[in-house]
Amino acid sequence: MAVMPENSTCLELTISIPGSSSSSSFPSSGEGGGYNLMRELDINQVPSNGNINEEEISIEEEEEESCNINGVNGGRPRKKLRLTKEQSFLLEESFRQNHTLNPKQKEALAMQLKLKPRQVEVWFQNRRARSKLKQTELECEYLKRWFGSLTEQNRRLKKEVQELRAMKVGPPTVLSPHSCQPRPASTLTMCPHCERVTATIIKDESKI
DNA sequence: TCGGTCAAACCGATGA
DNA sequence: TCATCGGTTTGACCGA
Repeated sequence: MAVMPENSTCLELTISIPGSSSSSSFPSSGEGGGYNLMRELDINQVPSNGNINEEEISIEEEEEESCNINGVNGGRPRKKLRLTKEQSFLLEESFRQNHTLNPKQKEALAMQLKLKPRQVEVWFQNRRARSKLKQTELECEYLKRWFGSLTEQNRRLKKEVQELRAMKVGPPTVLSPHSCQPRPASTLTMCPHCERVTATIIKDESKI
């Protein structure tokens, strides 16, 4: 799986890389950078050492359970779990290695994170979506810039064509040494397909 | 307080 | 049938 650097300013045309993503790395869990991390800390962390202790986990698990019981299926509004810094980090690390999980990996990761496999699955799902969105935004940005440069190039070429056409309308004339009649110094021809103008200099009238 | 943002969770469609 | 995806909903949070 190709990985594009987050701050890549590359303007190569090879922008369509299916499955590739800007794998953002921890601690910026996603697009928010430190902002998200701060939020995670605010929400989930006891203001001590920042590590997950057993109490927190058990509370989480309890809430999780109640969440599943009270969720949409239960008729009451679902309660939203906020992942801890640690959990986000491990998920990001795992995502960096692989954007999809097989059932065994999912199970293992869920166990490691003390989450439900379903939650890990959902997280990966959302993470893939965010990756894709970011990639699409990058491509969009690139296409905009490309469009801009093509527009500029088009403008220049049109101007050039205009100038060349003007030259053709009123070409400089020279007198023929034989007939003393005026004749064009050069002959301009335009390709009907690409509108490119080519000039043929007449050197010797006798050869015409 | 309110509007905006982010991300977890859900839902229905789809392909293997 | 199951995994995945795109789209949507919902809740937590932040800043004006």
